[in-house]
Amino acid sequence: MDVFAIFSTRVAEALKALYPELPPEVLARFVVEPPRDAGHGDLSTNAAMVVAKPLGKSPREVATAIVAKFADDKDVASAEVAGPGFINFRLAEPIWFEVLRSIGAEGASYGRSDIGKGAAVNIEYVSANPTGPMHVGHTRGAVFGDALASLMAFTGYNVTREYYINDAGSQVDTLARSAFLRYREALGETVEIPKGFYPGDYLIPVGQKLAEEFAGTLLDKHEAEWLPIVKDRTLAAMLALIKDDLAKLNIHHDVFFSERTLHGQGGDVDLTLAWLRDEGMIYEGRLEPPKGKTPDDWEDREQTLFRASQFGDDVDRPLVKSDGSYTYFAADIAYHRNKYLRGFKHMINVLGADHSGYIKRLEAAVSAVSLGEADIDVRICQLVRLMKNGEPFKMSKRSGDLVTLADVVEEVGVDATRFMLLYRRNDAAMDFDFALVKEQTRDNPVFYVQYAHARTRSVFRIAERELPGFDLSPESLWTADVSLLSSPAELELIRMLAQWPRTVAAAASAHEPHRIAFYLYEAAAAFHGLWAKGKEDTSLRFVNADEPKVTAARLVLVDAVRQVLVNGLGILGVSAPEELS
RNA sequence: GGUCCCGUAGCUCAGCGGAUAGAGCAGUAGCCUUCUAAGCUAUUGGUCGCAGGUUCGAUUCCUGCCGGGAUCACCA
Repeated sequence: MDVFAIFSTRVAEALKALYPELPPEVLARFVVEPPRDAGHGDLSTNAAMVVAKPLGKSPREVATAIVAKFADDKDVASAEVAGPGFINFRLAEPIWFEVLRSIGAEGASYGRSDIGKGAAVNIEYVSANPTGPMHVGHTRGAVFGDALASLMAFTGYNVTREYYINDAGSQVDTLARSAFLRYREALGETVEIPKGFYPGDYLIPVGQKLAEEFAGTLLDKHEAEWLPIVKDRTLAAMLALIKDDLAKLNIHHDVFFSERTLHGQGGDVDLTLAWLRDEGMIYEGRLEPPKGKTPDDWEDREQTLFRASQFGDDVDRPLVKSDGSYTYFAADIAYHRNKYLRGFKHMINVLGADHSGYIKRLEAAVSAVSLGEADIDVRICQLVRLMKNGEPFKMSKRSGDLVTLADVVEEVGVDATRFMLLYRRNDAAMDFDFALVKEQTRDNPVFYVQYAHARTRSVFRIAERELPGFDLSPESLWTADVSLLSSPAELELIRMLAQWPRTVAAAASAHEPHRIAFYLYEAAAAFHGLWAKGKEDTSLRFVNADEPKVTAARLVLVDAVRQVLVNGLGILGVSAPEELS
């Protein structure tokens, strides 16, 4: 259960009863939230201030009227008007115990909601070029997209995790030619990898496999014959490589969508452009060179343009290159029309910072192909600077030997990598310090949170040891009389746990998984604090053999903490270890 | 020059239109005979880049500047 949602409803009902003339949009504007200063109470609402102006009344007058409506509410210990017109509620203890019991009842579902109402959402992330192993620069977007997908699924969206394979451009021809050189090498030739080709070692096994499969038969063929064959084999190998890298971070996509399938006679790109033409969204025209920076090879020519500027973009965008082939963007419009026709009215794209200039174009495309029916939210992940002991980490200059995603995971581990990347807003640049991330101290939030979880488990191990015969099964434990929890610190912790559902809901609707990470850190801090109180005063310990009933109640609280940490870490894709070694 | 992102404590960063702007690190002062000190407690530290505007109320929204970063037809 979510006390904030419950009181939001009750306040709304009070307002409706008092002022039936209030329009729904005004009613939708107030919030019930924890006050910034805990001294102000448990819940706080700005309802009176939001509503006062349309009513032509003073905020405090409205607030007083609302407060009166709660006089008989058994869950409210006190309600007062404060400051400019806030209403601060202090809740009666029983409702906190109810919240606590609901955590046990809901278990892994605690915090789940139906905000999404089953709506289909397509989340496209990673979409790295299939020309080699995943680079470290892809890591942030990969982790962000994956956590966001889990978060949306947790709040009732029907999520599809999608990867767009850019396998149609000239770069994959270059890739195939590079692999062909490795094939000749595997057949015994000594080859030089010329400049402009992909020099990485990862193509060596591809060449060897080609040699095994075809022996020398490809050597006699013209490029036009062998290129499609080699390209197929190479792309398949690259995709396997990429899936393997992603699996190291526990990332799995539902759909791998190939750009190539959009091209060709009568393909999606053709169809989409024909459709856009019918709708009058395409014309032949000229573009101005970008202001203040004319490219050296700028050529003023008439080209086929999409009316992106009608949909909020700065300029219209070309769809056909000077050699007659489609631009990347033309295919991307077709791709997003394809998404829309597959039933997605909500799309999220996770892109790197170097694509920030692409956002408006993409929004224009989605708006155009869906005739305004679908929306897209483009989330940009800013650059990650690798550091070691406060110094920028030098990447090798030799191309083909850049720092890979696999290197990072091997160096710092999945959990630390994921948590650290999610412990930042996605749109802020960040430093990623290898030394710090590996450190197991409070400086490192992932260990701090995992340690809290391990401690909840350790309490149960101790209870088993010190209270033999005590039934610790959930069915029995959760029937304990939790009203025996009486210390302020214990109630404080329950209040913290009560905020979990609204935290999840807010994070999901803002598309901001980092809020989950910050919440977990705070919840862990509250738990560590309570733990330490037992150090100073043994009567406050969780396990106390002389007080079995109090112990049972406290174990319920500890188990609730465990549950919330497990649910939260689950969304982030970070493990919740039984103990730290 | 256009567009986008960032600017909050010495450092790294949270902050959902609300009340006296918060954490961690660093600094200072404490806490280990028993639930993991991988931790806890207290404390120092701020013209929220600057200037306007919107309103009952702005760190938050809008505009303009100033810094830092990314990007800028025909690459993908």
